[in-house]
Amino acid sequence: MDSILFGHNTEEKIVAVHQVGETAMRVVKREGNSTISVDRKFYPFFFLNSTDLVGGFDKKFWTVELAGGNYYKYLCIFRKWADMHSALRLASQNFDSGFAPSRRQSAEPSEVYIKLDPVFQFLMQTGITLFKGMGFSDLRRMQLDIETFSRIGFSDASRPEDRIILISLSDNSGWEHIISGREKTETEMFSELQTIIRNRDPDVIEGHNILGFDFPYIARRCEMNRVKLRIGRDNTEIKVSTIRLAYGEKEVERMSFEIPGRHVIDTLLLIQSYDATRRELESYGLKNVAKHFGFASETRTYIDGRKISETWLKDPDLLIKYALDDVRETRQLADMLSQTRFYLAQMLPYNYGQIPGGSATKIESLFVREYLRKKHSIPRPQVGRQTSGGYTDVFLQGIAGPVVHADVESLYPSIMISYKVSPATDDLGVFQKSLRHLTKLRLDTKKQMKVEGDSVERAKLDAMQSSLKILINSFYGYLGYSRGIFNDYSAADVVTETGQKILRQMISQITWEGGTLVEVDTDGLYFVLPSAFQDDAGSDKFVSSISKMLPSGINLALDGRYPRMLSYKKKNYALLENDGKVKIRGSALVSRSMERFGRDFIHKSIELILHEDFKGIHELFVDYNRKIMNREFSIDKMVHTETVRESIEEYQASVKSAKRNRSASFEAAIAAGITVRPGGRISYYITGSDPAIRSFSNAKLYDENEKDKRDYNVSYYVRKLSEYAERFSELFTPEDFNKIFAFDDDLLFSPPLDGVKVNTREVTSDEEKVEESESE
DNA sequence: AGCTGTGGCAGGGAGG
DNA sequence: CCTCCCTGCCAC
Repeated sequence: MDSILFGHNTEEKIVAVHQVGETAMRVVKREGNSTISVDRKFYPFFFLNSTDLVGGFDKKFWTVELAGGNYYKYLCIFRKWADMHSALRLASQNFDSGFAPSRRQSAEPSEVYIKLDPVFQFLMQTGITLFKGMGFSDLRRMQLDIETFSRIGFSDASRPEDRIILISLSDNSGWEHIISGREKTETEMFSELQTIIRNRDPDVIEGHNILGFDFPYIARRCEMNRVKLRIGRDNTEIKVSTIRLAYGEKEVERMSFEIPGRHVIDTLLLIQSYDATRRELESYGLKNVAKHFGFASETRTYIDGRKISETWLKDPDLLIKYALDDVRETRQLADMLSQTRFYLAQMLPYNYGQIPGGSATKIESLFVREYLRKKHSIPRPQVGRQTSGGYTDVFLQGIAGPVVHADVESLYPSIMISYKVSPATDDLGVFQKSLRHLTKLRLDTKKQMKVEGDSVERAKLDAMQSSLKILINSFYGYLGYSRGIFNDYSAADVVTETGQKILRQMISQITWEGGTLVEVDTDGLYFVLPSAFQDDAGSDKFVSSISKMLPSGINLALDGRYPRMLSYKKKNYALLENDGKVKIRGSALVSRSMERFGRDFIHKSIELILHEDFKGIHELFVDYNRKIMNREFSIDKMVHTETVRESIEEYQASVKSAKRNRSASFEAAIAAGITVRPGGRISYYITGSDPAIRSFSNAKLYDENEKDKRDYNVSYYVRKLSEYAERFSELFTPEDFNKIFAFDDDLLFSPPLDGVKVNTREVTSDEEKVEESESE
């Protein structure tokens, strides 16, 4: 019984919650009875029922109902019986007689919060009691099959001409259907939708932005037509509700959807999390994604989003074809991206459609489930901050090669296992136990994958091992997570500091053996091998000799060999691969926010530098200058895209209070009169002809650009090009740099570039800087 | 309602 | 000019 629950085990989950509930009821009923014995088996749990105890200070408050009632907003878990009794006593003193629920409105919200919640007051005063609040939804989540939330984001559903409903439904056999509303009333269309879903009885309903578009749309139209959509598995109605959320001081409305018995998968969310680490995609629109992954059909129908209603009236068959293509692409996207999630659903106490986005939340659910199962109290999060991170350094700037890349396999998880790092509050040792278990499971799965002959089975195993990887990699971050129940900042520091020590040890070892370091970052090193080890066999031998010096459980592995490397700055470099491809890393060299012309320029320049084609760079620079001046670049090459974190109102407030400066992106959005959501992307370019223009006063939204009008500010972009060229100034002597990046239109009079070379030089590493300052 | 971490580069506005 | 500060993006 000491093992941790892994694997899908619905029964166990429900039992755990029910037992907790019964215990709580028993405790509450016996309050005042002094004969209750301390029994670890019946660990004291305490429920109270109230609304908006947290995060709703600007709203009405109701007193809590202590006895009776069948549902509970918060679950408090006490460490000692005595603590709970104190809380109950305190509660009874402050409550109306008989614990009868009564309404009280707040005057001073934060005070009322304390006043009206004696239990929380007790917890805060004593600081001894450890607690974790669990929302009502947490309890329900463990018992209900499905619960779906969504962001609101669709305002057009009230237009009378919108009569099209498109939905993609799929189950394990793969299935597509389009509902067409031609010659039908909208009520009839909903009835058809209902029949289809009932007949097909899908486990899963998939859609691209289905939570942001399709469901809000359907909900709105159903409401307008007074139609009830009974698509739950037990023919219950789809439950749509509006939730008011408190974001700091503002109130935001969101829609929530619940289809009992079914899982809803939004492929937009899948692709967002897929791209969060990879950053390959320009946009998350279905069409762009399908093209990117190469499953967009050549005969695919494309229709401008704004012309959907119009097309439906004029050429409904065309629209149906378009919709069917949408469905097919969604299906493929879901197939590709949902596997990992599917296996996570078998490990975590969440349903398939309900897996949280954040990785810390995922592993915490494992911990909490195990503590609940063992009926053990749960700690309060630590207050504080992690103070250290990974060690990064650069030793050589310029060109080096051939270069090898070696990295420590799973550095932080390995450290946590080898050095037995775990949160101080983890009484049950769940952290170490789950980390070890998951790591072993992953290694076993990978082993199994290698010998598996069947490709479908292999893909399944791959999805499983990558699900496990997600969990394993979250353990370290969780330690430093401010809201993690089991967080432990000093444990996080131990992990990073040990990592630094190991990296420094490898650096001095490699240097000692005659290697030349180029760049290191956290768990990996780029270096030139000593001349005796330059071949394939030699590099393996060298890396494993370094690995042998490391503490047990920490392994260095050869990750790649590159003919050449361009080292720019920390976390910024480029690699020439054996097949001639160039890999570029770092925000100074690749960034999605850069104008496309700038990105292209840097990319091409790096390629040419790696091949030491300086004449080529010069020609490139002259060519780009000319193209900007002659407006040969189309407007999409000059567009700068930014993701904004604030709304326009927040931005304007910050500017007013001088907390931040004006920014071109917001000013462009304001000028165009569009609304911006936090997380939204703004694309703009600079117009006008003033060379000294402040960009925020002449920014124009890309969407406001009339077809192909190249009204960009030439002098601004010429300057911008020079700034990009400036990136390379540290790689050459000033004389050479000026020769290469001279703007002479006539190539015949180009300066002679024969003697030019990359000025590769040693950089004073942070390590040496420390030594210098110590010797002073 | 849900939220993993630190380190590093660059641009741009404001103000000295 | 320079520095400071804020924001955004990226590496690991």
